[in-house]
Amino acid sequence: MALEPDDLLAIGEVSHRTGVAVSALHFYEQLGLIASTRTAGNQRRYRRHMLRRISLIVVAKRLGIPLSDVQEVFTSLPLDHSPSLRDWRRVAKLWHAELEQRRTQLDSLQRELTGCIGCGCVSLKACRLLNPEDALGEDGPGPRRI
Amino acid sequence: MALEPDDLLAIGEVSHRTGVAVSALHFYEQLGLIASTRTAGNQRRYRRHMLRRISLIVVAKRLGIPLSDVQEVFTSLPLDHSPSLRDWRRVAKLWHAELEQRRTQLDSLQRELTGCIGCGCVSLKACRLLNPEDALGEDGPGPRRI
DNA sequence: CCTTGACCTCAAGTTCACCTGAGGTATTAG
DNA sequence: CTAATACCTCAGGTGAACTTGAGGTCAAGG
Repeated sequence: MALEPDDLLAIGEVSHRTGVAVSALHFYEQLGLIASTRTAGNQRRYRRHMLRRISLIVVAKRLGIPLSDVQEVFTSLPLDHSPSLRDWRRVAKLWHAELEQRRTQLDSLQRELTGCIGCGCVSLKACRLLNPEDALGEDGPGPRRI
Repeated sequence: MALEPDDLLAIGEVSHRTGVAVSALHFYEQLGLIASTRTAGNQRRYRRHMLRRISLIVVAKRLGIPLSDVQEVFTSLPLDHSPSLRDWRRVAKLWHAELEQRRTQLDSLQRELTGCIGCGCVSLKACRLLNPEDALGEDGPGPRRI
């Protein structure tokens, strides 16, 4: 079957392995998130390390991280060859804060829902729930006080 | 300043406190995510417990949970009066699984990035990183093997 | 009373993250 | 060689989540 030079994957193969649609892969390539070489007949061939990149994109998306952020982080990764340990370390560092923030927000939300419910206060008017703005730790658009 | 009946907030006030734009509040109302009473002059007035609802919407969004999911969960909450302990408990239950899933994915991503980097394997070809599809635990579109 | 800023509705526009379809080329099993 | 897939490009469409703008109303200070 595969008369391919070695470990180069066709786009359909990549799609099956990652669960990402072919059209999405085209799209990610347009954005520069992934890259491929071409056969003589202009078909894309992917190196195996792209699978990892794509999986990261998928998970990031699931966590509500926009592709533009992924793109930013990926600029420090080489497109042409498998990233080195040093490369990944850099990515890890860049995302650590972001991921920690997500985790904190997850915790807030869960504490809001379960923690406080378990804390015994009968009325939700008690507790610190009266001022959700500081309880939930806004950070994005952020509430401005005037 | 506030000659308001009591604890009713104007939309601008709500916008400031939650950091959510007025236009977005209109939009959320259209979707039925939030509700307001009107003054004689047709202006919206919000009860204080809406702030909590709105904050939940904000955090959920941040975590990549679509508004349709929020909507679904909110159907069990009363729009006209402050939700009871029982109401919140129901919401908490509904979201628990979802939030746990998010947490798991966060963990996967972080392990992928930092855990394995710290594990001492020099080449990323070693380790289980060779097959990112099972390492990252796909669950949505999911990779199908043929 | 009058002005200013906050508010209203409704329609249309925007951004993101893709998907769909048309029309054509590549690759490979038989 | 041929037929069945798989792949290509490019244009336009889709759905979610809003934002913007036009054209007007409401509320409160001076």
